[in-house]
Parts: sequence; structure tokens; C-alpha cells
Amino acid sequence: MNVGRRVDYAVRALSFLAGQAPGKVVSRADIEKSQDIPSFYLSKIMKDLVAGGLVYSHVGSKGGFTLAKLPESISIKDVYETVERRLVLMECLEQGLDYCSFCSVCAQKTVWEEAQGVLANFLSKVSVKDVADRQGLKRRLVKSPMQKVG
Amino acid sequence: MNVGRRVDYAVRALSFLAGQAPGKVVSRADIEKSQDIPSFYLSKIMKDLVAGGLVYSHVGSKGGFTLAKLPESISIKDVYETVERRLVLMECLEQGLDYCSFCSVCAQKTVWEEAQGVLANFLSKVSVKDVADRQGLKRRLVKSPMQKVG
DNA sequence: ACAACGAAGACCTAAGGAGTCTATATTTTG
DNA sequence: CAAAATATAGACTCCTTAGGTCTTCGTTGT
Repeated sequence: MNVGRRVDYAVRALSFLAGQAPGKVVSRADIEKSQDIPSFYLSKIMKDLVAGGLVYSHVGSKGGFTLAKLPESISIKDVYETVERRLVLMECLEQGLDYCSFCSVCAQKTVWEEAQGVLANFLSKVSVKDVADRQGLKRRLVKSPMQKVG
Repeated sequence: MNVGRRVDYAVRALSFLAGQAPGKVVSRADIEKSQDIPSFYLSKIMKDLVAGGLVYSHVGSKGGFTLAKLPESISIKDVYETVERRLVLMECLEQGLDYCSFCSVCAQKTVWEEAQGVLANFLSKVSVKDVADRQGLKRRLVKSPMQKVG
């Protein structure tokens, strides 16, 4: 149970896009350089994001990507489900009753259902903008570093 | 990101034990039969549960397992971390700062940290007893079925 | 025409999950 | 004591997936 790189990279790419001047088209190469993402891997992720309607792609020379939505209206849950799959904690929760013969009698099911709900709820309330803002903040802190803490 | 079978099986085994008469030693064969768990697989899981101090093992003929704690004091989070690993949503959260060169500037980190906290908090509040009780309830419902709902 | 880009998909590798099997040590009981 | 029943330990297999790479093609700006 952990969140893979795809999601990590996707969030980074999206919040990078969110930090650009409005309408600015950013090439994949720019994203991968600034965010340290393996070249060709990013291209697969961007494809998913395009297919999911989170970003627009601009083919051809001077092409690249732009956000298709306001960054505050893209939740981390959206990102997760776009590049990975539906947010599901246990197989059986998205399968029918016949996935497991014990399903109708299963005492665990609701536990995981609720846990899943709690998690999904949290992630649906954090947006790409939230991450991007913090990123901007961090960048400023790095550029004019104060004394080290700790 | 999903919870594997090990945890599923472990929870089932533990709540089965919780449903026994106090002091009753239950063999692995009994557990696996009643809970439909692959034979030899269960033995590895029980080993983890023993090592984690959640159950006692009784070697030899007429041997088996008993709970080592009160079922209400074993949380699902405990179970998870005993048979799997620490509950961690992203690799970097349990690694040092040098796991990722961006770590000190990472805007995502706190998001996943908080999400992880929310999930862990929920799972730490559900106990094996809660599951076992519901199992008993379900069993009663199955034995004297009422009219079907839905 | 050509260079810069994204789209699409094949391909590879390593790691991990799930499951099986075979010893070996320990205990009860006949 | 001998035999049966049990847990312990660990090797082993199979398969899927995550992560990453590469190549080919189509599109677009200059």
C-alpha cells in the first residue's frame, strides 16, 4: 500500500504547470528537467493526464502542455485516479459479490470501505493549487535561505 | 495502493481467534478451513503474528494459537504493520532527506504525510474485536436469515 | 523542407505478492 | 518409547506490476 511514482510525477508536473504564466505552453522537456523526471516516463504520464482531461496538449514545434482546468479545481484524488486507477484499498471493494465467497458475510468490508472513504475525502480536498502555492513558497525560501533549522 | 491478502487473512484469523472461548487453542488447520485461507500461506502469516506478539503459539500435538492480547486492544493498524510493514503512503516519508534530492523543497510531502496520518488514525481506532463482533452478528444473520434487502 | 515537438506503443528488467512444498523440532498421547 | 499431530523455518515457483527505455510516426511552426 503505497502511492507510486506515477502519481508523484504527475502531481509535480501539474503543479509546475500551475506555476506558469497563464497560457504559457510548456514542453515535456522543460517539465522533466525542472522536476527531475525520467524523460520517456513522463511522456506516458502526460498522455494519461491529457486523456483524463486535466491538461491540454499542443502538438508540433513549440508544442507542449497547459492545464485544462483551474489548478484549484484539480484535486490530488483526481490526479491519482487519472494516472493510476480508482482509489481502492481492497480488491473486493470494487468487485462484485462473487469475487469472494465470503463477501456477503465479510466483517472487514465496511472497515476498508470507511478507511477508503476517509482517505479519498482527504485527498479530494487538496488541490494542485495548494501544492503549487507551497512550491512557490519553498522556492522563495530556497532562493533567499535563512539560517538552517535543526 | 491497496491492502494485500496478508492483511486480509491476518484480520480474519485474528477475529476468528477472538470469537473462541477463552483459552481455546485453535490449530492452523481449523483457521484455514473456517476462513478459506491457503494452507501454507497462513502458516507464514501466523509466524509474523507470533513474532509481533499478537498471538501465542503452542507447538506440538494439540497445539495451535491463542490471542496474546485482548481483541479490543489489537487495532487493524497493528495488524497491518505486523504482517506487512509500516503504514507508509510514499517511500520518501520513511527515508532520510537524501532519498530524493528534492525532499527539502518538496511541496507534496506534507500532503501525503497528512493523508497517511488520517488513514493511520482511522485504522488505529478499529479493533479486531470490532470485526469479530460484526462477524458474530453476521453469522447469526446468516443462520436465521430474514427477508433479503435490496 | 526541416526541425521541434507530442502520440503511441513495443520492449525490458527487477521486485514483490501469492502460493506451494519440504524439511525439522516439539509436544501429546496411546 | 513410538507415533501422530502440530508449529517453525526457509527454499522455491509463478505471475504481475512498477518503473524505465527506446523507436517510429504524425503534426506544427519557421
